[in-house]
Amino acid sequence: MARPREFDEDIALEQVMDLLWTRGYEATSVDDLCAATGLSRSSLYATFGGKRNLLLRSVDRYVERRTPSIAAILARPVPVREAFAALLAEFIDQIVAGSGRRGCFLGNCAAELPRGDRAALAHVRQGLGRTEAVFREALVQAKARGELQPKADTDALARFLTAGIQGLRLVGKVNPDRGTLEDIVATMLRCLD
Amino acid sequence: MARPREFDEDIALEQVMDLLWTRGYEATSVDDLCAATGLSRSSLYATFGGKRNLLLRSVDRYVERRTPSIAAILARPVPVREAFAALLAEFIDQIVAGSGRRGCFLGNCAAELPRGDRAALAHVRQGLGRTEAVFREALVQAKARGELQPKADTDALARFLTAGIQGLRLVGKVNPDRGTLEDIVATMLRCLD
DNA sequence: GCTATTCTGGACTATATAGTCCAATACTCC
DNA sequence: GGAGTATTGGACTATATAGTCCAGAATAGC
Repeated sequence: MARPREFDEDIALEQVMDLLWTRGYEATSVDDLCAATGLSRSSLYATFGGKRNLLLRSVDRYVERRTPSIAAILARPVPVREAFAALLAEFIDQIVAGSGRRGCFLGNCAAELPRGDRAALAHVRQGLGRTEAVFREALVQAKARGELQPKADTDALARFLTAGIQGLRLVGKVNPDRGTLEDIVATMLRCLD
Repeated sequence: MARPREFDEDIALEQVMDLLWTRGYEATSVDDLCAATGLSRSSLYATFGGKRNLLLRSVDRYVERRTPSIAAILARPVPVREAFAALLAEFIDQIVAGSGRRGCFLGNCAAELPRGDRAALAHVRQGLGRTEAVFREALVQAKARGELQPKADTDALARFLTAGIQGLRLVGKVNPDRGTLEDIVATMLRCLD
């Protein structure tokens, strides 16, 4: 042990994630990241090892933060359709209010990452997979409770909802109109009937 | 009149669009665009007026190219559900084959553009609106033919399908697995029943 | 062929960028 | 308090970038 860090690695990563989320990877410079975290270049490079590594870690961090908060909403003791309706309504609220106008970080990364960046795409894929798994779990339980049709394909539903939310949030970035988004959500939820 | 251009403006724009689509806006340099088009910087700047303008014009060009090809598929003399199934199947094929792995140019732009770039976002919004209008038109006609339920909300359906396709193509970029994509599409199409 | 006019190659500028490096610093353990 | 060690600030490098500029080239009209 010797001189201790003057910053909290977790907080710094949070700030990095936030900036990459808002501005995008390519449009964010290392100087920007230093400014956002208050770290010097040395500390940033020593701790995280460069811009690209920060992206990968930010993606993972986003997933770790986002998955439980989604799971919490779906764990409410209400019918699964209501639970998803609440989740989607929250997305709409955030988009309309402005805070959700930067889209989903995973979605932004998926769109911006070059096709050849397999490592980064794998992180994003894993993140989407985590969401999908949470959805599936909620759907399986709901099916066991008899809330879904017996022939309902919970795998397919989970995948559809995952993609649907990406579409919703993407459209919301460009067209943050409540009526439009509510149309999308209402139609989406009909798959649960 | 004097010295004529040595290149075709339309072809050059096409090549620009292609590169911006594949690589993204921020990751593409003006030198890259010169190389892709074969134009010198002078010609590029004189003709199009800089990188940002090229983006806006590329978005418009993409919409002009894409909308009719979608409309053509939906104009086939088959039930609207089959027509949409064919459209979505084509997207899946392109994704799985690889050519569709770069996503939708509009979607990529929506994701990458900063929230504050209102002009560019407006071009993207208009592009999505064109797709939505084509969808709506096909749905309205189908409804008149009695293919949809009398209470079907064609506006909402068109919006939902527009967003759903964005979600599908985004997910496809990260996870180009036919089974996953077919699950998404199958569930999506149920809104037309 | 001559001239006016537009186009083209590529040099040029000023700035931004990712990443490296080291001396100075601040702390812990003994 | 001394020695060892990890951290920090910030200078530094080499390269890339968006956009400007102009001299020379190529053409149409006469």
